[in-house]
Amino acid sequence: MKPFPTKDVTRVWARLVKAQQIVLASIEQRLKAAKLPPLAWYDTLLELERAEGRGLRPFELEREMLLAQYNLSRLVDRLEEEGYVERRPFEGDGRGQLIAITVSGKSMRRRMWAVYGPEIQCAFGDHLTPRQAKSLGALLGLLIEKSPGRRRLKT
Amino acid sequence: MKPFPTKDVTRVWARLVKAQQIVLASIEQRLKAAKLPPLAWYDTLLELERAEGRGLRPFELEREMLLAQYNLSRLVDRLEEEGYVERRPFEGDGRGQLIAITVSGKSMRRRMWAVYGPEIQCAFGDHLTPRQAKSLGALLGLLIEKSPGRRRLKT
DNA sequence: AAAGATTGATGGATCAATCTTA
DNA sequence: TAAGATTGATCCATCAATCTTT
Repeated sequence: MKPFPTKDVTRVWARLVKAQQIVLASIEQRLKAAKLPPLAWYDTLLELERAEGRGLRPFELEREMLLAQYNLSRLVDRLEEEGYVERRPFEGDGRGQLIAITVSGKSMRRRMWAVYGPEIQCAFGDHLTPRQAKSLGALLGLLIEKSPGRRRLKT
Repeated sequence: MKPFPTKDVTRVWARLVKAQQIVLASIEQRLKAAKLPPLAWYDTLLELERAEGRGLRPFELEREMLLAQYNLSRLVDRLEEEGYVERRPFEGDGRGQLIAITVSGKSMRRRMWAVYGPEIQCAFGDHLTPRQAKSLGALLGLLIEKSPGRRRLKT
């Protein structure tokens, strides 16, 4: 049995896509205008900075960020070429590695935040009261929590 | 002056991205598994079907869908190659054209909906009560309406 | 010159296959 | 054989330049 959504539910889904698109596009535009890397680099650097000390395994990063393995592999290539991250062998499992953020990577993340942060406020935060933001967060939380435990994106 | 967002606002923004990503990924997965085209094809075909009779100018489609011009041009190429849409000259302005959906295009849109619809319900609708859906729709509406009138994505 | 639309070149995303170690 | 990760080939997205008509 495959139940179809009501028109209302469909409309709300369409709005979710559109709202995200509008805000995301304005953020990417600002980053580009400031000659900074795309948002995916920020997300990666942030995850790595939060894991400071340890660094992260590629597959951990992959799951956290909902990226396919091959996709992440090449993203890390680019970040490494620019000197923002380092790959280190992982002691204890010869298959694995640890990705760690460099000093230069932390600096770039901060420079990106100087553009990203204000644009979140301008394109997103400014349109919601604190109450509305809280309410939106709770509703989105329902969609995220209930999602059937992060499956891998690749077979 | 560039005010930074509160941690709460930032967290809600992150959730918006993640919730959309999760649902979108599961939809694209289902379409692929059913050997159907990607969601962008559905969106395009739907817009064209809604405009039935007239057809749409590429720039109208572009604005409606928040796509860059060159991007749309090649998307239409692919749709035309598969016989799902037709390009016609636009009488009255030699620069323009009209894109119209074909019978085969309508049929494909229906086939896609048979997969897309149930997955919207399953990955999205099922996690919200009607009240919650309504509330979410209203909040997202705030973000969309207030967005500074759809700018072009290309210079 | 500006609007509507396309194209060549390039970079990123994706699929399938591969390599290494467990 | 499976897990962790990479690679080659291909497709799509993007930038900049172009073409045509207004």
